[in-house]
Amino acid sequence: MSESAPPLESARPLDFIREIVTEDRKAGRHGGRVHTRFPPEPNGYLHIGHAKAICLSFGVALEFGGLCNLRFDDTNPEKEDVEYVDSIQEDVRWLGFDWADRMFYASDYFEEMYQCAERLIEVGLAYVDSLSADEVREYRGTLTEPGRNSPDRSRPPAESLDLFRRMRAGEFDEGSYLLRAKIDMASPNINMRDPALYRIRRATHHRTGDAWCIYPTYDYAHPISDAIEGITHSLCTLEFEDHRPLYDWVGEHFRAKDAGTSRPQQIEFARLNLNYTVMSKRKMLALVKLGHVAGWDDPRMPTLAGIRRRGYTAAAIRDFCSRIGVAKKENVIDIALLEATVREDLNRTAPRVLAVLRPLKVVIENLPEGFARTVTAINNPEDASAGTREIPLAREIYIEREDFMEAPPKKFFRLSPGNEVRLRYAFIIKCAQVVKDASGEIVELRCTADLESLDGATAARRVKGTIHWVSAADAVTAELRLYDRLFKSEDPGEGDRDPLTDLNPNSLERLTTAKVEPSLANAAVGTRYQFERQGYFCVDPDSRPGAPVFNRTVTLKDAWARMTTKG
RNA sequence: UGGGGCGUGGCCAAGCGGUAAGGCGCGGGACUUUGGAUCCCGUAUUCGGAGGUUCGAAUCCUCCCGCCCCAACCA
Repeated sequence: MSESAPPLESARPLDFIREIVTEDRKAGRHGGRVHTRFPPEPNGYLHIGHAKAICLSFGVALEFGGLCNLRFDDTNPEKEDVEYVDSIQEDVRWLGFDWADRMFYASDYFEEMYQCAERLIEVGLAYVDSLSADEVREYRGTLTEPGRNSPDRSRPPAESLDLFRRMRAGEFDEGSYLLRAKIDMASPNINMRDPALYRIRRATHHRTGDAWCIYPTYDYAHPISDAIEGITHSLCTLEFEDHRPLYDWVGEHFRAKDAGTSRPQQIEFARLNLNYTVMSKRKMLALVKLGHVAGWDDPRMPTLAGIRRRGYTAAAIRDFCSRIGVAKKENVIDIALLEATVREDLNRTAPRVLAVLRPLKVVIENLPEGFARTVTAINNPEDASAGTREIPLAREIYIEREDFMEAPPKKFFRLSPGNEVRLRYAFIIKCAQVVKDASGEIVELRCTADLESLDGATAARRVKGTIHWVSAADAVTAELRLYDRLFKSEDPGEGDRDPLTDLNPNSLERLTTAKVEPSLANAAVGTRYQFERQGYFCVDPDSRPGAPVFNRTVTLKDAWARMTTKG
């Protein structure tokens, strides 16, 4: 070979963030280091949207041999709680990322932030303002009109310093004083019109307790936290673009003494939106509080806890995040892409199993009473190492009600009177008689088997359809929870519309008489299976030995719809 | 009407002056003891619009149009 192989990296184009990082390293910025962070506020559960941010920040660090910190942005004690910091750690870990010993809190830096604030006051870059919240808003001006200076803007540093220390000491009521940066009340960027740095909050912080009664704002705390941790690339969502000048302002003044030190740069990307999904904390909370879902981990919720319980795998979520890409364009990803990604992963990894959702009894008349044997089933045709298993076959079995039609359309290849079908891994059977009850409902089918057809590989003839079944006497009764989309509309709760008006009343169907292979009686919670021809299912925590409960993770691709449209 | 962003097929997304990658979706076919999976084939004469520069433009310039974000002592 005369030519060298192209670098592996060239296989997939870099997104704009990885491009920036690549250039930064080439230019030797930050001494070649790459250090990111994932900085959630512990005020709720993480959802699939956060997964994008997590995969990005951790992913970039991993790919460039760097590090990624987990940092709780806990600057607003009123909204935060340890319940959330616990769930966030669990979810990030579940997604497959490791922050090693680098878990921090913005509150770790409260003292350092405070000291920096005093310095800013001393050099005349911050002042204590006594305007009320309403007055501050009035003085700020509007989008088109410049703001006016607060009367307190000219307060001497010594006086501001005294006031600020007394704010910390707890001498004042909430809202009575505010520490503001002295930047430019006429700036076209409203965020630069003397933004708030510290406010008084008499709330118990989930971590620092009552040690503080003044708390830094996001705009002040974030750049300092990044600087302290040596972050090189601070990734956040688009709505913070306007804050970048302020991020830089705080960062520069925080590190004023060591000018020349490489500073973190904020890079913004578009957040993830999914159709048929609601991802606002307020709206998700309403679903939980009003009882439309069972909790934050309800399998219909877009929370990581919810989709995990539903059966989505971390690998699939990561793959999904890399497939959707990263850009600055507002986007609404089709939920079908998420589902396709989950199917792809599960198809590779989930063991196959026979299960009947809506049982219809079938008696194979030409088998002797008490007939019992096993047949060999393949655990996963995608993975030979998964091996095989033996499943019991008997004279009486259950098949899917949907797999029988008394008056079938032309292209119905399943069972119908006089028609033949293969039982997966077993005989070809023919329906000889339909047994109905007094109301005319079909209660049983009498069939005959072609006794020569047990081994499909050597059978003399083939038949168009193959259906799944389970031995009536051996089957285990399971509860199946079939989940459908929580919302009927593509953009639930769009604008100021109440998302609850878009709820799909049929988003959960409970089947309590489903019949599954006996091997599933004691399946471990969290295990995923493909119920052949029916979809992927995951064992729910409600499961008990002998009485398994399954959540349908995702259906198989349109199998049923195709039958009906073609038929 | 101030500022900051963004506009490539139904949904994402590459492309960075040389004649529109890829994925999902969709349509068709092959194969098959899951109508699943797998495998083929098809799916933008065109890149928000109009001008201009150039041998050549999605890529450069000008103007226009549309969408998103910002007026919390939230993040």
